[in-house]
Amino acid sequence: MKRYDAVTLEAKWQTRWEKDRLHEARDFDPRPKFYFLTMYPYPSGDLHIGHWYAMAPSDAAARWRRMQGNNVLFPIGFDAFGLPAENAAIQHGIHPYKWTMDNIARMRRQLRSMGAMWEWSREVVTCDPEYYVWNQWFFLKMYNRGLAYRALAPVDWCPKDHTTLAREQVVGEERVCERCGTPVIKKNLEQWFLKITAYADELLDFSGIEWPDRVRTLQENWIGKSLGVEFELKVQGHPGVSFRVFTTRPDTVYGMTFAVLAPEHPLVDQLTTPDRRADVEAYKFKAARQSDIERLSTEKERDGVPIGAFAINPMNGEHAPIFIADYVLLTYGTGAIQGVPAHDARDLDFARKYQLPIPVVVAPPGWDGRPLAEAYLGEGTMVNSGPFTGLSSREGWERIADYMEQRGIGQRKASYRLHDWLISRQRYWGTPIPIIYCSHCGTVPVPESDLPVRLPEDAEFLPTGESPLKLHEGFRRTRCPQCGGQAERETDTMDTFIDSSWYQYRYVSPHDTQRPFDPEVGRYWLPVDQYTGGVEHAVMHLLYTRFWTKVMRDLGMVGFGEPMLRLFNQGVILGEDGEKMSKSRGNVVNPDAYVNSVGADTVRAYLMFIGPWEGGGPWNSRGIEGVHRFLQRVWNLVHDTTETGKRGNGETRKHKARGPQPETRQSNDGHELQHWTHKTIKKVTEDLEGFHFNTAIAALMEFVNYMYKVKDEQAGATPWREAVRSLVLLLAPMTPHIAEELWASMGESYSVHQQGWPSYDATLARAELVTLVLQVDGKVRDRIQVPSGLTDAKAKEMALDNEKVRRFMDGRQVADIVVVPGRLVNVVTK
RNA sequence: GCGGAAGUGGCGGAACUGGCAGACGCGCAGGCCUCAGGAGCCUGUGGGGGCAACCCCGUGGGGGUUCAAAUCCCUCCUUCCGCACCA
Repeated sequence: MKRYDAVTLEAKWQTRWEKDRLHEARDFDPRPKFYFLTMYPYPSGDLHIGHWYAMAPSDAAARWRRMQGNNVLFPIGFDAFGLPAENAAIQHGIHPYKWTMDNIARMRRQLRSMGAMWEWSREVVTCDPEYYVWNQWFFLKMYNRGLAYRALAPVDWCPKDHTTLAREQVVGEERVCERCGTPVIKKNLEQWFLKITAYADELLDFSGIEWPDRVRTLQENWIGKSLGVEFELKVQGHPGVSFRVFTTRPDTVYGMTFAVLAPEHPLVDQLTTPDRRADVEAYKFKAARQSDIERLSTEKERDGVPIGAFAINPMNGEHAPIFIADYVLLTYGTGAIQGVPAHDARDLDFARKYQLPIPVVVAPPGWDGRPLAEAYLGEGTMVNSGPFTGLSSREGWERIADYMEQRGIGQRKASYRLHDWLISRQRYWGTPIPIIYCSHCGTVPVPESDLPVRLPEDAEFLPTGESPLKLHEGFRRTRCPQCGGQAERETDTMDTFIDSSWYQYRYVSPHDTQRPFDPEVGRYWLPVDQYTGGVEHAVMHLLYTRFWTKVMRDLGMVGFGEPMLRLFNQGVILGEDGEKMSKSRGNVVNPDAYVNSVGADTVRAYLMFIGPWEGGGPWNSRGIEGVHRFLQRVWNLVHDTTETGKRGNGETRKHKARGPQPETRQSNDGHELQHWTHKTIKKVTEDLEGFHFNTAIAALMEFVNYMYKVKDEQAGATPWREAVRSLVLLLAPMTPHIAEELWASMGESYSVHQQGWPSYDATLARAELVTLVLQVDGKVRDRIQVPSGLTDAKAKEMALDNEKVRRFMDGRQVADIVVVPGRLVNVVTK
């Protein structure tokens, strides 16, 4: 028998498939289209086992779709802009372009070894001007619609990477840079933003897409919508001066005993009285310094200082002292709040510290009129609230909101935690922002006809942290497109999440030079039917790409508002020690080593077998041997029974003496084998549909174990041939190379991957004999084999006749008999 | 603190809509084959009791619903993830 030499046969078939362009997706093909997309990799230089874990099951699912009769688009590309390339330039003097392209070349080879059905002719590389020109084009479209704007704002700055970051890229309690883990600091800078907040409400709507609840929840929390009322507080002794506060509790407005402005609030200077000036300045200085240092201070005591002015409660005209305090953030709501200590824990802390009154205005059920021990946040009956006294707080909320709206005091309003997307990066290796600053004309967009604004190739990469573009005179100095005078280019580049916000559209027609993609071809392929990738992108990439698609819809470029109909998040593969893989821990698994020993098919199948795909889990080098053993068994089984004259010798016949298992007893006519074939097809089909690769492979293992048991009596017969054919077809999506080789060795016509997915006969998939569980009072007492179509009456009869059932009934009367057809009979006694 | 997910053998995990707990694989044990094996094949493998047929217990803890609970409800514990002064 031929040896299973995975390494050789995998290389052979990969070459053949590529030569035959087997994986080409054809635009406008009449078969139903299926756009299957897996997140493109960053070209770090080495294909990690984590890439395999994300991509190999995706490939299996895409291949399965194709066998199901779909015209499948399964593209790949590289997320090629980003900091590591620039850092390599600074440290080793290699140009980012060269570093990136060398890595891509290396990763292409590694990716090919996976045997995936990617269509390389559609490859997209985002650092190619052919690609990033469209980033600039989109930017201009957004600029024209007011969706891209420049503003001075306190922004997050990573001191190690020397660049600003989007809020989404600052993570954890320590507020560290998502890329390098350095704590970020705040800086006031003029930066470019994209107005994602304009779509906040739409982004909360997930109807029409099947995304995991997990991602949905993360996005909802991130957007952080809360409904409330924004109303005006006039300032005593300052006619015409007022500020607005946002509250989700207008029902508590009668309990306001102070008001707080954020220390950076623009009215602070104007309202501060001379006697308070020194304290206020000192506090502002302290607050500014503190926000510049780490903000670990959740436990920190709440403090503030009065500014000497008083706000007038619009409901009852009472005067409330105005404070500044750093627990109020300028970046949320209006940067000012009403202080209602009885009904807000933070306000209560503050009021206690400064001995402010704490009147109760919403009485908890059964309240005895005494001061509350802690802030009461729940609903109750309104008290001390003028004409609203006596209403339920729920009702009072609405009535006070109505009152404020009628009198022009305030309006109902939604507030969001979501901020606009800061896209400026003070780095070289990204898309130049196509803007020119002219001393006469101001901010001028680069005309579309002048695109792309290319990155200069001769930039210098110095370890100073200064952006190379800023120091590049040839790039920076330019002419104003409007007046022709001397002008300067914007030297910041775009966040690389811009690239990934629309790459799925570029794959549709990756070489179109006239537009981001061909709308005709787009109408055929779009949107993405299935997207797969890690959950770490939940509030970054996955939120941005939804936003981008809605903008594209509003630009008339696509006829839908959601980029990906279904999303699946795979888990994370861990090191053998159960820890996250890292070089420093020394637990990194190198896929290439396994590919070169046991083959890509084994690595693929093992990663799918390890557990549910969404779960991830530790790598186990013994576990992979088990899967390799399985493929070896498949190989031997197919060869042993297809190579003529090799079966039925005395050696294999020996097993027969032991006697078949009960379920296989009557398998001589091949019926039982047929049943196994069909039930396995059913199981694998259903499992692949839901990405349950682990149980699909387990079912195939059971099938093979069964086939080994019966092969001496079955091999050569028609049901056997069907079983072997089905087995190979069912394996094809997951282990494409061995399936192709076995398919060829069976004399079937090339290619196994162009065959239809086997269908099953529901009747055959159902067993002829089923195990009926017999219970007495809910305890299993016996199991009997019965024909599958048994009537309930007959089942009852058989149960009552059963010797063990009778024994355990112990002479008691039958109270009830529960029958679950084909499964169990439970005899309940009195 | 708020929000989410999850707790099943020595390990990874399986179990449709409440109906045989532990499929499949790893590991372990015994056997066969072999000059040899860390290769291959076969058998066994949740815990406890029994010579055995068999019996009892068992899905994080406690309680409940039900003829029947890993699955549904209540409660507590643990772990992981996200957000965190968001007014």
